[in-house]
Amino acid sequence: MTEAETLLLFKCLADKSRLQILKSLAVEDMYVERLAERLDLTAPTISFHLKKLADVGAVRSYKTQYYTMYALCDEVFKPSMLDLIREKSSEADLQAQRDEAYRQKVLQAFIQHGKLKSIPAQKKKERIILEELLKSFEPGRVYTEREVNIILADYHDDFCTLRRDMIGEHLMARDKNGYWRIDQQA
Amino acid sequence: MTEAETLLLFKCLADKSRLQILKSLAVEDMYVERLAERLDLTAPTISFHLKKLADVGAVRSYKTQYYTMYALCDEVFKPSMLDLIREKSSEADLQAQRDEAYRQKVLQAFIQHGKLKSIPAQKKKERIILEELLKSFEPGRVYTEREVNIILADYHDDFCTLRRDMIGEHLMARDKNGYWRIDQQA
DNA sequence: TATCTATTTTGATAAATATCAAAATAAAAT
DNA sequence: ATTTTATTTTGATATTTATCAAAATAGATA
Repeated sequence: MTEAETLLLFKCLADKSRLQILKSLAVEDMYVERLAERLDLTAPTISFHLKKLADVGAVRSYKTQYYTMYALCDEVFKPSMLDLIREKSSEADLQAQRDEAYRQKVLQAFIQHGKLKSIPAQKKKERIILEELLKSFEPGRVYTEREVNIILADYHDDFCTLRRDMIGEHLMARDKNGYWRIDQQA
Repeated sequence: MTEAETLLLFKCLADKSRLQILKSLAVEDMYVERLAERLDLTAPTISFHLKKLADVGAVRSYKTQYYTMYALCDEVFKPSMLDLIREKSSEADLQAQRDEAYRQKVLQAFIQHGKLKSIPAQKKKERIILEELLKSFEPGRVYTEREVNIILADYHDDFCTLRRDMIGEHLMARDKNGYWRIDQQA
Protein backbone atom coordinates (compact mmCIF):
# COMPACT_ATOMS: atom_id res chain seq x y z
CA MET A 1 0.00 0.00 0.00
CA THR A 2 1.40 3.35 -1.03
CA GLU A 3 1.71 6.30 1.28
CA ALA A 4 -1.07 8.17 -0.51
CA GLU A 5 -3.38 5.18 -0.24
CA THR A 6 -2.70 4.92 3.46
CA LEU A 7 -3.60 8.54 3.90
CA LEU A 8 -6.83 8.07 1.95
CA LEU A 9 -7.71 5.09 4.09
CA PHE A 10 -7.20 6.99 7.32
CA LYS A 11 -9.21 9.88 5.97
CA CYS A 12 -12.08 7.53 5.41
CA LEU A 13 -11.96 6.47 9.03
CA ALA A 14 -11.70 10.03 10.26
CA ASP A 15 -15.30 11.01 9.74
CA LYS A 16 -18.12 10.39 12.15
CA SER A 17 -20.64 9.47 9.49
CA ARG A 18 -18.32 7.12 7.65
CA LEU A 19 -17.32 5.45 10.89
CA GLN A 20 -20.97 4.85 11.68
CA ILE A 21 -21.54 3.47 8.22
CA LEU A 22 -18.68 1.04 8.67
CA LYS A 23 -19.96 0.03 12.08
CA SER A 24 -23.37 -0.61 10.62
CA LEU A 25 -22.00 -2.62 7.74
CA ALA A 26 -19.91 -4.62 10.18
CA VAL A 27 -23.18 -5.95 11.58
CA GLU A 28 -25.00 -6.58 8.33
CA ASP A 29 -25.15 -5.49 4.72
CA MET A 30 -27.35 -2.50 4.06
CA TYR A 31 -28.63 -0.34 1.24
CA VAL A 32 -28.36 3.41 0.90
CA GLU A 33 -31.77 4.46 2.12
CA ARG A 34 -31.66 2.30 5.18
CA LEU A 35 -28.29 3.76 6.16
CA ALA A 36 -29.71 7.22 5.58
CA GLU A 37 -32.56 6.48 7.95
CA ARG A 38 -30.28 4.98 10.59
CA LEU A 39 -27.80 7.84 10.56
CA ASP A 40 -30.42 10.53 10.03
CA LEU A 41 -28.77 11.83 6.87
CA THR A 42 -29.99 12.18 3.30
CA ALA A 43 -29.44 9.49 0.71
CA PRO A 44 -27.10 11.68 -1.37
CA THR A 45 -24.86 12.16 1.64
CA ILE A 46 -24.71 8.43 2.27
CA SER A 47 -23.98 7.86 -1.39
CA PHE A 48 -21.17 10.41 -1.19
CA HIS A 49 -19.58 8.59 1.72
CA LEU A 50 -20.02 5.14 0.23
CA LYS A 51 -18.25 6.27 -2.88
CA LYS A 52 -15.26 7.39 -0.86
CA LEU A 53 -15.26 4.14 1.04
CA ALA A 54 -15.47 2.16 -2.18
CA ASP A 55 -12.56 4.15 -3.61
CA VAL A 56 -10.25 2.78 -0.95
CA GLY A 57 -11.71 -0.71 -1.15
CA ALA A 58 -13.40 -0.49 2.24
CA VAL A 59 -16.80 -1.53 0.92
CA ARG A 60 -18.18 -3.37 -2.07
CA SER A 61 -21.70 -3.41 -3.47
CA TYR A 62 -23.97 -5.93 -5.11
CA LYS A 63 -27.45 -5.73 -6.52
CA THR A 64 -30.50 -7.37 -5.05
CA GLN A 65 -33.89 -7.07 -6.64
CA TYR A 66 -34.65 -3.60 -5.39
CA TYR A 67 -31.58 -2.29 -3.77
CA THR A 68 -27.88 -1.83 -4.12
CA MET A 69 -26.54 -3.59 -1.06
CA TYR A 70 -23.27 -2.47 0.45
CA ALA A 71 -20.96 -4.78 2.37
CA LEU A 72 -17.84 -4.26 4.46
CA CYS A 73 -14.49 -5.43 3.10
CA ASP A 74 -12.79 -6.61 6.27
CA GLU A 75 -9.44 -7.27 4.68
CA VAL A 76 -8.57 -3.62 4.31
CA PHE A 77 -8.85 -3.05 8.04
CA LYS A 78 -6.91 -6.07 9.22
CA PRO A 79 -3.48 -4.44 9.62
CA SER A 80 -2.74 -2.57 12.81
CA MET A 81 -2.26 1.14 12.54
CA LEU A 82 1.32 0.70 13.64
CA ASP A 83 1.97 -1.47 10.62
CA LEU A 84 0.92 1.34 8.35
CA ILE A 85 2.91 3.94 10.23
CA ARG A 86 6.01 1.78 10.08
CA GLU A 87 5.59 1.07 6.39
CA LYS A 88 8.60 2.49 4.64
CA SER A 89 8.15 5.80 2.96
CA SER A 90 9.29 6.26 -0.57
CA GLU A 91 12.85 5.08 -1.04
CA ALA A 92 14.17 8.60 -1.48
CA ASP A 93 12.58 9.68 1.75
CA LEU A 94 14.09 6.77 3.59
CA GLN A 95 17.52 7.64 2.34
CA ALA A 96 17.09 11.25 3.34
CA GLN A 97 16.08 10.00 6.73
CA ARG A 98 19.24 7.97 7.15
CA ASP A 99 21.41 10.83 5.92
CA GLU A 100 19.82 13.28 8.28
CA ALA A 101 20.15 10.92 11.24
CA TYR A 102 23.83 10.49 10.51
CA ARG A 103 24.30 14.21 10.08
CA GLN A 104 22.73 14.92 13.44
CA LYS A 105 24.88 12.29 15.07
CA VAL A 106 28.03 13.90 13.72
CA LEU A 107 26.94 17.39 14.66
CA GLN A 108 26.12 16.37 18.18
CA ALA A 109 29.40 14.55 18.53
CA PHE A 110 31.56 17.47 17.43
CA ILE A 111 29.61 20.57 18.37
CA GLN A 112 28.75 21.17 21.96
CA HIS A 113 27.48 24.36 23.47
CA GLY A 114 28.04 26.08 20.16
CA LYS A 115 31.73 25.23 20.16
CA LEU A 116 33.58 22.83 17.91
CA LYS A 117 35.30 20.25 20.13
CA SER A 118 37.71 19.28 17.40
CA ILE A 119 37.95 19.30 13.63
CA PRO A 120 36.93 15.86 12.30
CA ALA A 121 39.72 13.92 10.64
CA GLN A 122 37.36 12.10 8.30
CA LYS A 123 36.62 14.22 5.27
CA LYS A 124 32.98 13.14 5.18
CA LYS A 125 32.43 14.25 8.74
CA GLU A 126 34.30 17.47 8.37
CA ARG A 127 32.13 18.35 5.39
CA ILE A 128 29.04 18.00 7.53
CA ILE A 129 30.55 20.31 10.12
CA LEU A 130 31.57 22.85 7.52
CA GLU A 131 28.10 22.88 6.01
CA GLU A 132 26.78 23.65 9.43
CA LEU A 133 29.25 26.48 10.03
CA LEU A 134 28.36 27.87 6.64
CA LYS A 135 24.98 28.86 8.04
CA SER A 136 26.74 31.64 9.95
CA PHE A 137 27.39 33.41 6.67
CA GLU A 138 24.72 35.28 4.76
CA PRO A 139 24.16 34.11 1.19
CA GLY A 140 25.35 36.62 -1.40
CA ARG A 141 27.31 38.75 1.01
CA VAL A 142 31.05 39.24 0.55
CA TYR A 143 33.23 39.01 3.68
CA THR A 144 36.77 40.22 4.31
CA GLU A 145 39.23 37.58 5.43
CA ARG A 146 39.25 39.24 8.83
CA GLU A 147 35.46 38.88 9.11
CA VAL A 148 35.62 35.23 8.11
CA ASN A 149 38.28 34.59 10.73
CA ILE A 150 36.23 36.21 13.48
CA ILE A 151 33.16 34.18 12.65
CA LEU A 152 35.04 30.90 12.43
CA ALA A 153 37.13 31.61 15.52
CA ASP A 154 33.86 31.52 17.39
CA TYR A 155 33.76 27.80 16.78
CA HIS A 156 37.39 26.74 17.00
CA ASP A 157 40.80 28.26 17.56
CA ASP A 158 42.11 26.80 14.35
CA PHE A 159 40.03 29.05 12.13
CA CYS A 160 42.72 28.97 9.45
CA THR A 161 42.13 25.30 8.75
CA LEU A 162 38.39 25.84 8.73
CA ARG A 163 38.68 28.75 6.31
CA ARG A 164 41.01 26.87 4.02
CA ASP A 165 38.78 23.77 3.94
CA MET A 166 35.71 25.87 3.19
CA ILE A 167 37.44 26.79 -0.02
CA GLY A 168 38.72 23.24 -0.56
CA GLU A 169 35.22 21.78 -0.24
CA HIS A 170 33.89 24.46 -2.57
CA LEU A 171 31.54 25.71 0.06
CA MET A 172 33.04 29.18 -0.18
CA ALA A 173 34.91 30.98 -2.90
CA ARG A 174 37.33 33.91 -2.85
CA ASP A 175 38.86 36.52 -5.04
CA LYS A 176 40.79 39.73 -4.41
CA ASN A 177 37.69 41.36 -2.82
CA GLY A 178 37.03 38.70 -0.25
CA TYR A 179 35.12 35.53 0.60
CA TRP A 180 31.51 34.47 -0.10
CA ARG A 181 29.21 31.51 0.24
CA ILE A 182 28.61 29.24 -2.70
CA ASP A 183 25.00 28.13 -2.55
CA GLN A 184 23.95 25.03 -4.41
CA GLN A 185 20.57 25.80 -5.85
CA ALA A 186 17.71 23.75 -4.44
CA MET B 1 -11.80 3.46 24.15
CA THR B 2 -14.92 5.53 23.57
CA GLU B 3 -16.37 6.24 20.16
CA ALA B 4 -15.32 9.89 20.32
CA GLU B 5 -11.76 8.95 21.24
CA THR B 6 -11.59 6.55 18.32
CA LEU B 7 -12.69 9.29 15.99
CA LEU B 8 -10.07 11.67 17.38
CA LEU B 9 -7.40 9.03 16.92
CA PHE B 10 -8.33 8.43 13.31
CA LYS B 11 -8.40 12.15 12.68
CA CYS B 12 -4.84 12.35 13.88
CA LEU B 13 -3.82 9.73 11.36
CA ALA B 14 -5.73 11.41 8.55
CA ASP B 15 -3.33 14.24 7.94
CA LYS B 16 -0.27 14.10 5.74
CA SER B 17 1.91 16.13 8.06
CA ARG B 18 0.94 14.22 11.18
CA LEU B 19 1.45 10.92 9.42
CA GLN B 20 4.94 12.03 8.45
CA ILE B 21 5.62 13.12 11.99
CA LEU B 22 4.59 9.73 13.28
CA LYS B 23 6.71 7.98 10.68
CA SER B 24 9.66 10.07 11.69
CA LEU B 25 9.14 9.41 15.37
CA ALA B 26 8.82 5.71 14.64
CA VAL B 27 12.46 5.83 13.57
CA GLU B 28 13.82 7.98 16.36
CA ASP B 29 12.81 10.61 18.86
CA MET B 30 13.00 14.16 17.57
CA TYR B 31 12.53 17.73 18.68
CA VAL B 32 10.28 20.34 17.13
CA GLU B 33 12.76 22.22 15.00
CA ARG B 34 14.23 19.13 13.50
CA LEU B 35 10.81 17.88 12.49
CA ALA B 36 10.08 21.28 11.00
CA GLU B 37 13.21 21.08 8.92
CA ARG B 38 12.48 17.52 7.79
CA LEU B 39 8.90 18.20 6.77
CA ASP B 40 9.60 21.66 5.45
CA LEU B 41 7.07 23.29 7.75
CA THR B 42 7.37 25.98 10.40
CA ALA B 43 7.95 25.18 14.04
CA PRO B 44 4.52 26.50 15.08
CA THR B 45 2.84 24.13 12.66
CA ILE B 46 4.77 21.19 14.03
CA SER B 47 3.92 22.27 17.53
CA PHE B 48 0.27 22.45 16.56
CA HIS B 49 0.32 18.89 15.26
CA LEU B 50 2.28 17.51 18.19
CA LYS B 51 -0.27 18.93 20.55
CA LYS B 52 -3.06 17.12 18.75
CA LEU B 53 -1.06 13.93 18.77
CA ALA B 54 -0.34 14.31 22.46
CA ASP B 55 -4.03 14.86 23.15
CA VAL B 56 -4.86 11.37 21.95
CA GLY B 57 -1.82 9.84 23.62
CA ALA B 58 0.00 9.16 20.37
CA VAL B 59 3.19 10.90 21.45
CA ARG B 60 4.86 11.86 24.69
CA SER B 61 7.61 14.39 25.35
CA TYR B 62 10.61 14.67 27.63
CA LYS B 63 13.23 17.31 28.17
CA THR B 64 16.86 17.05 27.27
CA GLN B 65 19.31 19.81 27.94
CA TYR B 66 18.36 21.93 24.97
CA TYR B 67 15.31 20.44 23.43
CA THR B 68 11.91 19.00 24.10
CA MET B 69 12.13 15.57 22.60
CA TYR B 70 9.03 13.88 21.28
CA ALA B 71 8.59 10.11 21.18
CA LEU B 72 6.03 7.77 19.66
CA CYS B 73 3.64 5.90 21.95
CA ASP B 74 3.35 2.60 20.13
CA GLU B 75 0.65 1.17 22.36
CA VAL B 76 -2.05 3.40 20.97
CA PHE B 77 -1.53 2.06 17.47
CA LYS B 78 -1.39 -1.62 18.29
CA PRO B 79 -5.04 -2.52 17.66
CA SER B 80 -6.14 -3.25 14.13
CA MET B 81 -8.55 -0.82 12.55
CA LEU B 82 -11.13 -3.57 12.41
CA ASP B 83 -11.00 -3.89 16.18
CA LEU B 84 -11.96 -0.27 16.51
CA ILE B 85 -14.71 -0.48 13.92
CA ARG B 86 -16.18 -3.51 15.61
CA GLU B 87 -16.03 -1.95 19.04
CA LYS B 88 -19.57 -1.71 20.26
CA SER B 89 -21.26 1.64 19.96
CA SER B 90 -23.13 3.01 22.91
CA GLU B 91 -25.52 0.47 24.37
CA ALA B 92 -28.58 2.36 23.15
CA ASP B 93 -27.24 2.38 19.66
CA LEU B 94 -26.62 -1.33 19.72
CA GLN B 95 -30.15 -2.02 20.84
CA ALA B 96 -31.56 0.19 18.10
CA GLN B 97 -29.44 -1.77 15.69
CA ARG B 98 -30.87 -5.10 16.80
CA ASP B 99 -34.41 -3.77 16.70
CA GLU B 100 -34.00 -2.42 13.23
CA ALA B 101 -32.49 -5.66 11.97
CA TYR B 102 -35.43 -7.60 13.34
CA ARG B 103 -37.87 -5.11 11.86
CA GLN B 104 -36.35 -5.46 8.43
CA LYS B 105 -36.49 -9.22 8.68
CA VAL B 106 -40.18 -9.15 9.47
CA LEU B 107 -40.93 -6.65 6.73
CA GLN B 108 -39.10 -8.64 4.14
CA ALA B 109 -40.81 -11.81 5.25
CA PHE B 110 -44.34 -10.45 5.00
CA ILE B 111 -44.18 -7.75 2.36
CA GLN B 112 -43.14 -8.66 -1.13
CA HIS B 113 -43.50 -6.55 -4.19
CA GLY B 114 -45.44 -4.02 -2.16
CA LYS B 115 -48.07 -6.59 -1.21
CA LEU B 116 -48.75 -8.11 2.18
CA LYS B 117 -48.46 -11.89 1.84
CA SER B 118 -50.43 -12.48 5.00
CA ILE B 119 -51.28 -10.72 8.23
CA PRO B 120 -48.85 -11.88 10.95
CA ALA B 121 -50.44 -13.88 13.72
CA GLN B 122 -47.90 -12.68 16.31
CA LYS B 123 -48.97 -9.35 17.70
CA LYS B 124 -45.39 -8.10 17.80
CA LYS B 125 -44.86 -8.79 14.13
CA GLU B 126 -48.20 -7.42 13.09
CA ARG B 127 -47.37 -4.18 14.88
CA ILE B 128 -44.23 -3.81 12.80
CA ILE B 129 -46.26 -4.33 9.63
CA LEU B 130 -48.91 -1.85 10.72
CA GLU B 131 -46.28 0.77 11.51
CA GLU B 132 -45.00 0.32 8.01
CA LEU B 133 -48.44 0.64 6.41
CA LEU B 134 -49.01 3.75 8.47
CA LYS B 135 -46.48 5.53 6.31
CA SER B 136 -49.06 5.54 3.54
CA PHE B 137 -51.11 8.03 5.52
CA GLU B 138 -50.21 11.69 5.83
CA PRO B 139 -49.74 12.96 9.37
CA GLY B 140 -52.51 15.31 10.48
CA ARG B 141 -54.89 14.53 7.63
CA VAL B 142 -58.34 13.07 8.33
CA TYR B 143 -59.47 10.20 6.07
CA THR B 144 -62.96 8.83 5.45
CA GLU B 145 -63.42 5.13 6.18
CA ARG B 146 -63.69 4.57 2.45
CA GLU B 147 -60.34 6.23 1.84
CA VAL B 148 -58.72 4.15 4.54
CA ASN B 149 -60.10 1.00 3.02
CA ILE B 150 -58.81 1.85 -0.42
CA ILE B 151 -55.31 2.50 0.87
CA LEU B 152 -55.18 -0.66 2.98
CA ALA B 153 -56.75 -2.81 0.29
CA ASP B 154 -53.68 -2.06 -1.75
CA TYR B 155 -51.72 -4.23 0.66
CA HIS B 156 -54.14 -7.02 1.51
CA ASP B 157 -57.71 -8.09 0.78
CA ASP B 158 -58.60 -8.19 4.43
CA PHE B 159 -58.41 -4.43 4.88
CA CYS B 160 -61.06 -4.60 7.58
CA THR B 161 -58.75 -6.45 9.96
CA LEU B 162 -55.95 -4.08 9.17
CA ARG B 163 -58.13 -1.04 9.79
CA ARG B 164 -59.47 -2.43 13.03
CA ASP B 165 -55.99 -3.33 14.33
CA MET B 166 -54.68 0.13 13.45
CA ILE B 167 -57.16 1.43 15.98
CA GLY B 168 -56.48 -1.42 18.41
CA GLU B 169 -52.76 -0.71 18.38
CA HIS B 170 -53.46 3.00 18.83
CA LEU B 171 -51.68 3.81 15.61
CA MET B 172 -54.80 5.51 14.28
CA ALA B 173 -57.81 7.07 15.95
CA ARG B 174 -61.37 7.74 14.78
CA ASP B 175 -64.41 9.80 15.57
CA LYS B 176 -67.57 10.70 13.70
CA ASN B 177 -65.60 12.66 11.10
CA GLY B 178 -63.16 9.91 10.14
CA TYR B 179 -59.74 8.37 10.75
CA TRP B 180 -56.32 9.92 11.33
CA ARG B 181 -52.76 8.95 12.21
CA ILE B 182 -51.59 9.19 15.75
CA ASP B 183 -47.96 10.29 15.66
CA GLN B 184 -45.77 9.67 18.66
CA GLN B 185 -43.64 12.73 19.04
CA ALA B 186 -39.95 12.15 18.40
C1' DT C 1 -43.35 1.29 -23.25
C1' DA C 2 -44.33 3.96 -19.36
C1' DT C 3 -43.92 4.64 -14.53
C1' DC C 4 -42.18 4.29 -10.19
C1' DT C 5 -38.28 4.17 -7.03
C1' DA C 6 -33.38 3.89 -5.62
C1' DT C 7 -29.20 5.91 -6.43
C1' DT C 8 -25.96 9.16 -8.02
C1' DT C 9 -24.44 13.66 -9.71
C1' DT C 10 -24.35 18.66 -9.49
C1' DG C 11 -24.15 23.08 -7.39
C1' DA C 12 -24.14 25.76 -3.39
C1' DT C 13 -23.04 26.56 1.40
C1' DA C 14 -21.31 26.29 5.92
C1' DA C 15 -18.06 24.30 9.08
C1' DA C 16 -13.57 22.52 10.14
C1' DT C 17 -8.75 22.99 10.00
C1' DA C 18 -3.78 23.25 8.30
C1' DT C 19 -0.71 26.76 7.70
C1' DC C 20 2.04 30.90 8.47
C1' DA C 21 3.75 35.34 10.61
C1' DA C 22 4.15 37.66 14.65
C1' DA C 23 3.97 37.81 19.48
C1' DA C 24 4.41 35.62 23.91
C1' DT C 25 6.61 32.07 26.99
C1' DA C 26 9.89 29.30 28.76
C1' DA C 27 14.34 27.65 29.51
C1' DA C 28 19.36 27.79 29.37
C1' DA C 29 23.82 29.84 28.89
C1' DT C 30 26.84 33.50 29.55
C1' DA D 1 20.66 39.83 35.23
C1' DT D 2 20.76 39.56 30.34
C1' DT D 3 20.73 37.44 26.16
C1' DT D 4 19.96 33.73 23.27
C1' DT D 5 17.24 29.98 21.69
C1' DA D 6 13.30 26.56 21.57
C1' DT D 7 8.60 26.21 21.94
C1' DT D 8 3.92 27.59 22.17
C1' DT D 9 0.05 30.76 21.55
C1' DT D 10 -2.61 34.02 18.84
C1' DG D 11 -4.82 35.87 14.87
C1' DA D 12 -5.67 35.65 10.10
C1' DT D 13 -6.30 33.15 5.86
C1' DA D 14 -7.04 29.73 2.46
C1' DT D 15 -8.22 25.08 1.61
C1' DT D 16 -10.85 21.17 2.30
C1' DT D 17 -15.04 18.89 2.77
C1' DA D 18 -19.57 17.27 4.81
C1' DT D 19 -24.06 18.33 3.96
C1' DC D 20 -28.40 19.28 1.56
C1' DA D 21 -31.76 20.35 -2.26
C1' DA D 22 -32.62 19.70 -6.80
C1' DA D 23 -31.73 17.50 -11.01
C1' DA D 24 -30.18 13.54 -13.60
C1' DT D 25 -29.59 8.62 -14.10
C1' DA D 26 -30.44 3.95 -13.70
C1' DG D 27 -33.22 -0.17 -12.66
C1' DA D 28 -37.21 -2.65 -11.99
C1' DT D 29 -42.18 -3.33 -12.23
C1' DA D 30 -46.43 -3.04 -14.41
